[in-house]
Amino acid sequence: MAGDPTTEERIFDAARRVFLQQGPQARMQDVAVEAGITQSLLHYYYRSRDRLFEAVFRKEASRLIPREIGILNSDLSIQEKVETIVDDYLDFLQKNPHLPSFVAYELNYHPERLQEFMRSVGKPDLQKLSQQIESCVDEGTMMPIPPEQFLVNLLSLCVFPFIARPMLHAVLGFDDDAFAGFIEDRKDHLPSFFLNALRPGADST
Amino acid sequence: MAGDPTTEERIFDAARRVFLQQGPQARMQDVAVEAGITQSLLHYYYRSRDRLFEAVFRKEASRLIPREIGILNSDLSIQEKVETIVDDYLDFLQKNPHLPSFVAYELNYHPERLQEFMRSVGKPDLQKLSQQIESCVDEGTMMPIPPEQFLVNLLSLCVFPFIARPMLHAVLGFDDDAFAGFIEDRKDHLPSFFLNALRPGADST
DNA sequence: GTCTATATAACGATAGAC
DNA sequence: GTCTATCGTTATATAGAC
Repeated sequence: MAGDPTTEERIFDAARRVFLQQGPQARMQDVAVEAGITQSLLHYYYRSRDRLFEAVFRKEASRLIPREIGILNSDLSIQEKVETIVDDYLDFLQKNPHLPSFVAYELNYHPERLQEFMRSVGKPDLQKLSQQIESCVDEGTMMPIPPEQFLVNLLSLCVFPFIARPMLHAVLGFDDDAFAGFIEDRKDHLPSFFLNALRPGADST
Repeated sequence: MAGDPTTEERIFDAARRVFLQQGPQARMQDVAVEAGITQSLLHYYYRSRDRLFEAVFRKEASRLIPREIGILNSDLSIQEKVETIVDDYLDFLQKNPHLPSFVAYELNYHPERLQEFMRSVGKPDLQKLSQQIESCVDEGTMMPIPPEQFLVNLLSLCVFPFIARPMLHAVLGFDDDAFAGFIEDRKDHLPSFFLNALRPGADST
């Protein structure tokens, strides 16, 4: 299967590349050129720019979140979840570096897409996470932490570098290789950093 | 001082509000309405949309980073820096919640602004931070960590929730009050979380 | 300085031939 | 299905009166 892609598929793939690389305000003309066709053919397949964009957004937004929610809702231990999510997510983001900025822009400036976004993502099972944390706390192997803070901390540490990438290039003097190396280091660094943060037995005035 | 603002100031302030709230693609017409004047008067003061936008961007970008760099480069202890930065930054971001998205968008999709952005921000003194970390490690009060990872972790944990805010509303069911409370909790939570992560004496095979 | 009216350009969208 | 040619709308920008 997947022999010659249909024209519709070629358009969709071109649109994905263009919207992700140039940003959500990219023009139909750019998509047409990328797909090697004329602008009017875009309208033949997708009746309007909005429909084409929405198709791309749905697809991409649904790739950003659910994979990690699946891991989070699984039966792995907290430690395994952290290790698995960090490894899997950093890997995924390295292959899709523009995805977070793209989705973040759209959600921030077009809140009407929040509804469809909500449907595209399963919700994390906060109750389960909360219980898991609680039993670790009871065992004395973990500090108490609200599950929301747990989740946001983990996501922040994984995703933020990709959104702030140009800032890191400016402030830390990264080039593309340095950034790749930085993320590679992070795969080792983050799990122990994160799990360490939750270790019991400290006090910080 | 600061009696009646000049027309130019009123335009600039209106532009700030409009660009930050509506996003970088907001129209001149919106700015004109917000400032209570006509569109052509905008051009009288700022020759083009680009100049007006650039003025706003410079101003706003220069507010996002330098304040924390100042703290970072100061003579405070590591612990004091973390506590001060978290408290100051979360406070600042709560008062300017749209700033990170605005700057992130612009830097990601208009790399030509990176140059001017670099000039607007002082660089963090990584060497100093590195030495500070090293001496804590020697004292046995801290785990070793590359200064870049230190910095990015700290920024991620502070800034990311504001960029991902609509996602948090969708995934965690926040409303505005819940989000504000979440950030308020975070002021207590983050410093101990972060400093705990760097405490020595763990291993996380 | 500030307005009204208009020019200019860009982009999305449609019509119609092949 | 795919193209060329063109329309309609919107946004920036300018001209010129007051």
